[in-house]
Amino acid sequence: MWTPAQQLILQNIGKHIELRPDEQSHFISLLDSKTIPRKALLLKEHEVCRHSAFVVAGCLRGYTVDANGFEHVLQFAPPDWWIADMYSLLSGKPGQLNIDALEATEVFLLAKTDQEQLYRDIPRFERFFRIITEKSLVSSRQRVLDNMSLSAQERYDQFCRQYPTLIHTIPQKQIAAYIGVTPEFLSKLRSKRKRGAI
Amino acid sequence: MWTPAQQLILQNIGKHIELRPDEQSHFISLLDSKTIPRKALLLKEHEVCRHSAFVVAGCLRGYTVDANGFEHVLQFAPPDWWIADMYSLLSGKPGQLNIDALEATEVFLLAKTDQEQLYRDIPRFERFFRIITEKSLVSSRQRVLDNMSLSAQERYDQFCRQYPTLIHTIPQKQIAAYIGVTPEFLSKLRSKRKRGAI
DNA sequence: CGTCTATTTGAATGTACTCAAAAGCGGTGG
DNA sequence: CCACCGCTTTTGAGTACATTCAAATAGACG
Repeated sequence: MWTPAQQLILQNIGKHIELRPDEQSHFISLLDSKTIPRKALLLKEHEVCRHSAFVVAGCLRGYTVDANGFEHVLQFAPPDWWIADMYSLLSGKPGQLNIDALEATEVFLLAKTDQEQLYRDIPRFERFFRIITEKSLVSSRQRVLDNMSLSAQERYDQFCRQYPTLIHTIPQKQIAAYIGVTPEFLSKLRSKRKRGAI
Repeated sequence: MWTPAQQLILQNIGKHIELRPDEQSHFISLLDSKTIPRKALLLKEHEVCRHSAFVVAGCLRGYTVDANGFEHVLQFAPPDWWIADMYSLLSGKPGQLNIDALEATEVFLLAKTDQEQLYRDIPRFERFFRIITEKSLVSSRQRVLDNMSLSAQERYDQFCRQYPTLIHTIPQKQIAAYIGVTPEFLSKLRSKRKRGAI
């Protein structure tokens, strides 16, 4: 009946709400499947974000580029995660987020208009997106606190604990741009830590 | 019919959903009005948060205390704002957030259990809280980016622009604990800026 | 296999912190 | 209503964490 990719997203939804088979079919019919090659952009800054993306395989990265040309990573999206430029998606205005693929990545896209229609047709989806937004908010606020209260070393340790699988798949440079240090300094942190352990 | 405080919260809800008079009455009946004296705690760390609070007058502050005893402010809640320890409220586990009053503050409390019942009775409330959670997420993520890409001076300027009214009402020490610098350093930033302007 | 990018290492620099002390301000009680 | 006390803010000198710039090495992709 369903492909493995479709099973993955239905299970993701199923964590918070129950859908009847016909509702599942309807939801699946709204999705647009897409493959993003390594390093290709799914969303570019100053564009209007019109879809939510669900990652089936691969890994996406949401980041901004500051006035000095430095990249700052807001979010990594490995399989089973949702990603979008929430500001742009909600406001309908151009955003500052870039979303690209760290490796070849397969996603489902859900158009904003379809998402809004879904809220009206199946109000449980309103509940679903409320819940995952709440969870995102909790982790975003925790990140604000961590950035203020922890040293670079502690933020790196925290990242390793929080995303043990990502450490080996994404480039260190990207981890540095997530925890908020230069790649050079992260390298020094790691070598210091290693010498301490020996 | 309604007190000014009740009008304020109904208008706050009315920004995103429409309620019939009987629904308004029902909602109002769920609220618990409370006055928090200056410096008193509404929520203490390691407690379980069981309410969302809506500020009618005064100003609340949500903050944590780190391993070295330093306070970090996650949120200020002036009138017309909602505040809670989202992590604790959602998980039912003890949280790390303290919420206290910067001045004598009047709030409405909405119990978690009533909020959940409200979702079932009036699904539009699910929409309401989805929308304000989305907005909170957008601003929390923006704050993560600002903390990574802006200098202390720029974060202070940003704060002044974003909360022009708060600057004159909240102690500088608290603003420092919000933008992530020591009170001494914020004082130096301000004096530097002033000299530059002369 | 070659090129391009990521990572490592080192020295010099800068931004923000620590500690200390004085000055200013506000809230509370007499 | 004033005066005092405590907390906030200011100022300065010394320090530390993290950055910048530069160059060498390692690694990955086509």
